[in-house]
Amino acid sequence: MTTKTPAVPEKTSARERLLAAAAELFYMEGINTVGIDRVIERAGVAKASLYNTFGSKDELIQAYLTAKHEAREQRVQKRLSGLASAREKILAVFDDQCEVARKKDFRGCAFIRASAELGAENGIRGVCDASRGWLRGLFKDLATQGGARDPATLARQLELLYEGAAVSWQPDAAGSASKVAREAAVCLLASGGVRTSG
Amino acid sequence: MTTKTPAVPEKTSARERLLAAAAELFYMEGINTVGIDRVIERAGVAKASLYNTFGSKDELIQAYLTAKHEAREQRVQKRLSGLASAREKILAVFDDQCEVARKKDFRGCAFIRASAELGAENGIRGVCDASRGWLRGLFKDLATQGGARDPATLARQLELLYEGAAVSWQPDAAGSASKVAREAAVCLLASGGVRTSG
DNA sequence: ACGTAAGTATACAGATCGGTCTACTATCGT
DNA sequence: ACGATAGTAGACCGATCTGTATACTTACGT
Repeated sequence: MTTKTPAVPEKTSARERLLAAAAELFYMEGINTVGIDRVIERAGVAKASLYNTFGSKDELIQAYLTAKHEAREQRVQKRLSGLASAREKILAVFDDQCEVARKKDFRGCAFIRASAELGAENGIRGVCDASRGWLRGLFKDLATQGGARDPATLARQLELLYEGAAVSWQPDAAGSASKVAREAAVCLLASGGVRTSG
Repeated sequence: MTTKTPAVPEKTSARERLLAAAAELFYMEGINTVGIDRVIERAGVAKASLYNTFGSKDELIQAYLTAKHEAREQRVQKRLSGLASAREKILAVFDDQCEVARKKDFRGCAFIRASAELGAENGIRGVCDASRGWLRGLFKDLATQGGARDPATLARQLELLYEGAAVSWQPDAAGSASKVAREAAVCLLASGGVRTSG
């Protein structure tokens, strides 16, 4: 039936297969360098199916990023739900990043890379901004709960650490950047008034 | 003579005009989205001149990034030379970033964006890594001079802040990310054993 | 049983891209 | 005066990219 590497779970809908293939290829090799033909070949799907489902490459990219954002949001929320203190929750965000960065296919933050590849243009930047806004809001809420003296500033500082770690990763020392960021976060939390027992 | 917007100082060599045009266009609009024709039009130069001088688009990109790296290195070194303590010098790196980020044409870190746009591929990533390595070495030397307990870790933390600020800039609040990073750096320096009088 | 919806396979259009090639021109050092 | 050097102008090539159009096939609900 399929002539070349589908590499994506079969017998699901064309939409899901396309999203899975797009996630793999766009993230690993870049959005601009991967053409439509590569995506449909990987998905094992006809070109017409792509354009019937998404309408354009831009919308496929947008759907891919949105899915990635929602997946991260749910994953992090789930992790935080088991923790008691705001301080633990903040540090757990860095733990989550560390785990993700340890996987062998890690290539840095998908949103930062997508933002860099695209001009100001379309709604794709909107998805990236939304992702960043969610992270900042999460940090701010937790900083407030933890009793920080200046939650907004502390949240911004934590965000800088998080994004710095997402950007300055190294293929060899996987996850080490996140650990360094976590250490720095501990320091900033102490200095910002978020105590251990918070 | 020239038919369209040269927008680059005339009567300099074709090489310089090409580098200036490449710097503007590649940085503002992205490397992949700007074609050769746009560059030579902006430079007011013939296409053959580009290929006689640089040989390929890749080498032009490499030359553009190398020039940008050297410019930053010299600018920072000059700024640091007037300062006495290691602590002041470290903070001055963030001050420099803040000044750069305040300029209206700021679009984030050119090296991070270039890295994101390109695959693993060519020597271009090498320039980006060199730029990051230089920054890390600078922080490490200064941390050592300042008497930090763990200079390597402190340097990595500072690097995360720096790159985080370079990535999470916002068009409106220009330079604010660098200020936040500077504040966080002050905290990390104090906690790392680099004292005010150092 | 049959029509509808979803999907397949493939050829093709139009644009753009990086890069080559030819032919011409201006400037400058000796 | 003249040859070397550096540059200009623009046609052109092959590859590739997004997107469209055509014609066929399967699966399923009623």
